[in-house]
Amino acid sequence: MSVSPTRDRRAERHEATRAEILEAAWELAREQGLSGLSLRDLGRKVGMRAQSLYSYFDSKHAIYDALFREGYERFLERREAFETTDDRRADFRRGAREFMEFCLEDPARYQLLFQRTIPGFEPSSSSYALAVRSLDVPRQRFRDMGVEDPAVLDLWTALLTGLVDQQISNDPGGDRWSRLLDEAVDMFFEHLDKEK
Amino acid sequence: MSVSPTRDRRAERHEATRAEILEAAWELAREQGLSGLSLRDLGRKVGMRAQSLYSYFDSKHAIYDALFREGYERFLERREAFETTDDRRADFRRGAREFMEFCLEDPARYQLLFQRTIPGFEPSSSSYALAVRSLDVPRQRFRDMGVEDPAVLDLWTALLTGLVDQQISNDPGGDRWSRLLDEAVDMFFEHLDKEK
DNA sequence: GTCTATATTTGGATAGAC
DNA sequence: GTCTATCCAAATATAGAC
Repeated sequence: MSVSPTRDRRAERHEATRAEILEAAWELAREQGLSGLSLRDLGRKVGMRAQSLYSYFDSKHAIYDALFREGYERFLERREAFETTDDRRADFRRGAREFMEFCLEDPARYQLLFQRTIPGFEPSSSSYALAVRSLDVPRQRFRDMGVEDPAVLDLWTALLTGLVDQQISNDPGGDRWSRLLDEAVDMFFEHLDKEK
Repeated sequence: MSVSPTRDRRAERHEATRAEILEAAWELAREQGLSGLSLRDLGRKVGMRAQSLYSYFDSKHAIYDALFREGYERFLERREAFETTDDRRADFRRGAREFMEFCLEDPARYQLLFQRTIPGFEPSSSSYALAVRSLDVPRQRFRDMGVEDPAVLDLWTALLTGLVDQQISNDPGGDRWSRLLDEAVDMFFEHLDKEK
């Protein structure tokens, strides 16, 4: 009788190739834009025909969804690795800087995760759940400061994404808007202090 | 001998059809996204074959450029119709509201004019000049208030587009972010006062 | 699991008749 | 100025051999 091994080498290889495909997809998205991604190019990049990709993903849509999920997983990892201190104000400032760096280091990823401008793509509900979770951390931190009003969090996200957006749209690779971050954070907290 | 008429009815008709095509293009862009625009659909919408559109525009690119120009013309018209008062602060508040309304009343137009996310499209230099001009008005108004630092204008645009962006991306058709505008403007000017 | 072959669709663009 | 006919390219996706 045959003995089934504890490791499934075939499944491991499959998973590794899948990851390789996704990594190549990120590279292509960075090079020629998220919507410029094509299965032909992607296949060529990993050394196979476009058709062979269907052994790993059901459709192009499924690839976008996997990228979306992976992007949020990386985002959450980084957010959860964030170490808080006693100085909550300083934590917010540092958190904002890290958020901005995360966005600017890969504009294609920013577009996929935060802008939803890719035509016809909707993340699956399980992937979308990650996106929802990603706001739990700042929401909790505002609570820790005694701020319960959800509008404060909304204003905060608008301020940060506004800077990121202008930076990407109007000065890609530069720092015309990103260098305004500290001032923007000051402005925000001055306002918050005044409200209380 | 033939007498040349002062009106060129053929040219007028040509111009009218051109305008009709652009209007149809805006509608399609609103319906299925800016990048979803196709010459086939556009032709069908105005009652002709896609190929016939080439009598009016050299390429699809030229259509995008005409839309870009038209969008900024409408934007500038509205900005120039803006009536100022003695209360500059109130003028900024009203101007911000009008800007936001302009953006939200047509997200596809917002994407074309302010986000540059349409793959491979660059406006012609003459069209782009309109975009540059559009910042002259707020720049001058800040000067009128004694503010010369260009970073102030950049922070201002980031604040407004951040609200617009979040509104369009995460609550289309709603007011979750647009209703925060007055508070955001207050926050901005509180900060400006403190700087001086 | 990857390939060849192929289907199917869709898109932008040109040539030439009328 | 609009049409028919056509081209060409690119894209997603399926079937079946190996």
